[in-house]
Amino acid sequence: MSVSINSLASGRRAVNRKNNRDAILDAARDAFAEIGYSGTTVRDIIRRTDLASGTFYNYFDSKESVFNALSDEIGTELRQLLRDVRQRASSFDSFIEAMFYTYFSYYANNRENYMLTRSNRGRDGINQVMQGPQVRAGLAELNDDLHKAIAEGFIPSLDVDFLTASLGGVAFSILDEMMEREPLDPEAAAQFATRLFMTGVRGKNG
Amino acid sequence: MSVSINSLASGRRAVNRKNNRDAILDAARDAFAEIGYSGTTVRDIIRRTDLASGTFYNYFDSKESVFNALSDEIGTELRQLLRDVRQRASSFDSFIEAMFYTYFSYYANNRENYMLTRSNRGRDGINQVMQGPQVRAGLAELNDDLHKAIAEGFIPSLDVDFLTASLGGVAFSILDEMMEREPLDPEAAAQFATRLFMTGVRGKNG
Amino acid sequence: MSVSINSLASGRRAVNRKNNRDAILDAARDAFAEIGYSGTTVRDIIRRTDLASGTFYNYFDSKESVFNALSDEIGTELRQLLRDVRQRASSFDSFIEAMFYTYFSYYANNRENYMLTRSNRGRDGINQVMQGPQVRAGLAELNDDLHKAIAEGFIPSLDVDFLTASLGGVAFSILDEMMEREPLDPEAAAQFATRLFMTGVRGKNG
Amino acid sequence: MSVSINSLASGRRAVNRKNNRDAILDAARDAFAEIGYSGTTVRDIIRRTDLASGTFYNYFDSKESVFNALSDEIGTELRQLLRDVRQRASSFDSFIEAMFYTYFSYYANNRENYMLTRSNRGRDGINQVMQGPQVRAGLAELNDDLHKAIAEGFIPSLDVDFLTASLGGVAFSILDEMMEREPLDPEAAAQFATRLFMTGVRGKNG
DNA sequence: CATGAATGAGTATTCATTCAT
DNA sequence: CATGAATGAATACTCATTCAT
Repeated sequence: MSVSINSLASGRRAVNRKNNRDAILDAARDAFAEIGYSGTTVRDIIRRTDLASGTFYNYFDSKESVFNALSDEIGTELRQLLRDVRQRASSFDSFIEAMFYTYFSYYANNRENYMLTRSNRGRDGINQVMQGPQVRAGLAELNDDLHKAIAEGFIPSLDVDFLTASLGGVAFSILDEMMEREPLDPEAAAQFATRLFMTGVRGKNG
Repeated sequence: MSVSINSLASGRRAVNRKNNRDAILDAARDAFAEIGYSGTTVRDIIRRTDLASGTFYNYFDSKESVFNALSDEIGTELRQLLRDVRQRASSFDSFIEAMFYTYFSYYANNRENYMLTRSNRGRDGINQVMQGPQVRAGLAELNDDLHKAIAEGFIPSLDVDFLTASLGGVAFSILDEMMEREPLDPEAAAQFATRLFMTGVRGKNG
Repeated sequence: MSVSINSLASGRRAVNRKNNRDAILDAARDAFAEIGYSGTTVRDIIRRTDLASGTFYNYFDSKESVFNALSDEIGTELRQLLRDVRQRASSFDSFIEAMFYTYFSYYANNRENYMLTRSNRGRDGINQVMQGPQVRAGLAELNDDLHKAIAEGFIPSLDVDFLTASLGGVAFSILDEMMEREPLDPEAAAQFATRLFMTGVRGKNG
Repeated sequence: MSVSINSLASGRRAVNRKNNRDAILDAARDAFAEIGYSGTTVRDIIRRTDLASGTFYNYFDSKESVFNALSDEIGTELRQLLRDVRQRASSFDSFIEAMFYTYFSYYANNRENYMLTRSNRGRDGINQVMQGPQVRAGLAELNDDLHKAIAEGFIPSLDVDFLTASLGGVAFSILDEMMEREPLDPEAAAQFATRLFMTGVRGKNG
């Protein structure tokens, strides 16, 4: 029976389908977003594909490794987007706002990835968001940017590590709040975050 | 065998003046902090006590219920501390600073609880920090305070839900950064957080 | 707290209440009838009394032993009732009918005991109904009666063990059917059983 | 280690030409017959096979589901046998006798199934014998037959539900008695049961 | 005798992973 | 490479029973 199903599917596969690795990644994204990391079983993932459970291990070593691959994928995408922003920014203010906007927009347009991130933020013993080579690298770049901003006099000489952390913290917390609202308004969220970050609660334009 | 163990144990128990429930809570705090929620088994908890596995279930219904009891304990302590702060605050600025300071100090002095919180922040599908009746209530009180602060003209009329989220986000992220430093300096962290929150990166005293 | 409850209860107990053994038996009857033997836990039983779990073991050795005590109680009651019937019977026909009637009436008037018997008829490895010293003795008496009936020419010389078994089998199966009907009519059931047993399906008065 | 075990096992399996499902069913039949339903653990079952514990769950959902499968198997076999009897019967008397004979013979030739049925007759809250879709259906067919027998004037107009119950009751009780005798004599048992059922204890041929 | 907290052996079930086909 | 049945270690939780008070 499963043979016939596979036969049918493989027709489509030949032309249309992503390769098995991508199919597994997609299925895993769904599963993790829906059930959370520890609730998800490899069977949950494989059930969302046409594949057999053994095939999973032809592409990934373990449940953890798919998860890391997904995190990396998201991290890489976001990092690239933020890198583009950085190159285009004409002022520090617009750089910050563009960064927030990019970040919020990304998740607004990829709710699946938001769920994945959120459901698993800080899964056991790990601050997920702060983790993963790509995210780590992205934060390092941000850290550099802030150092440069200080060197170039755009902002006062603050504790850069605290500052980096704060930027991340504000981004996460406002993202969560934004994602609960209807309709999603990444622009408003970015404006709020930017204003708060730049001028604080007493900021002129408050 | 069980006799000798019990004799020894009851001796120690008598000395420690700890009842079993507390022993289990302490063991669970250790285990969760070290291994994380989902990695921790009931056996891991009970192994850190003198008790038998069945005894666990005389005090708690499940692994989840111990975890919730711990979360509640921390939430209640923090909430009470913050409530005291609130009552003593003479200005909005000092209120915010005292709140950050209290929060950072609490975890600086209870690293175990920090590990517990951090290791399990946002365990599957749940933003743990934002959760639990006590924490929820604490955040609601903060939300009220911010509403009042606006009503009384201390701060401009901002989106209070975004603001509450931001306060939490800044607190978490700076807490994480602070806890990695040596020596722990909750005062410096509180000053940074307060300044950022009040005046932003361009704040006068930056 | 439990002390005060017990204090209140012990007042009633002194004058009014059955002793603890009876209280446990009653509770067990309820529990077994409702949940069945293997589903019932000692806690289920003890929860239906004012007593503590340890007290159970002052009166019974195990769950099984309470069950046996209950079975024995029912067996003894039934055996005594049937013995009375036997003494009063004026003819074989009336003896059989009176026996069926007594048996059906007993359970009609003690549905709890019926449930107990039925829920546990033949529990693991044991044909419960055929078991227990009292029941065994009762069946032995019946066996004797049938032997005598043959010796005295009331009935033909049949295989008495088969006959005893059949009497029991008809009694059980008609009891089950009767207990499902509304209203309970032990007399009709006894008439049916007697006629079938005496004259078969082709019996004159069918 | 598991390798060598597997090698040995697959050899034997190959020889036996039994698939795992059947191996589990056989093991379960043994275990239930020997230890009874509630006494039997899944481990008891799996220990009687070459399989690993997890394999059990590839074929059955639970202990209950194997038990039901076995009951169904027996019920189906018996029902088919009785259906054949019914078709061949030339008179009501011979129909009844053939039915009893078939029933007694079946268990005489399948003592394992008898033990299974007997050990679990009426397990908790359930009159096992009267239960299970196949048995239920078989009894319904019997009920129909008795209705027809009345309609066609073979037997008087008796309470058919009582009659069905009685037939079952007599069959069970005589089966139990027969199975304790040596040698097994299903024919004698069937003759006795038939005579009793047809003409009662006072029957001509008694 | 009464208590009820403590005990810990015991059970069903899950699931990541392997491997013969 | 794909398959999916087999594996068996691991875990949460139950419950009859004990025993110090």
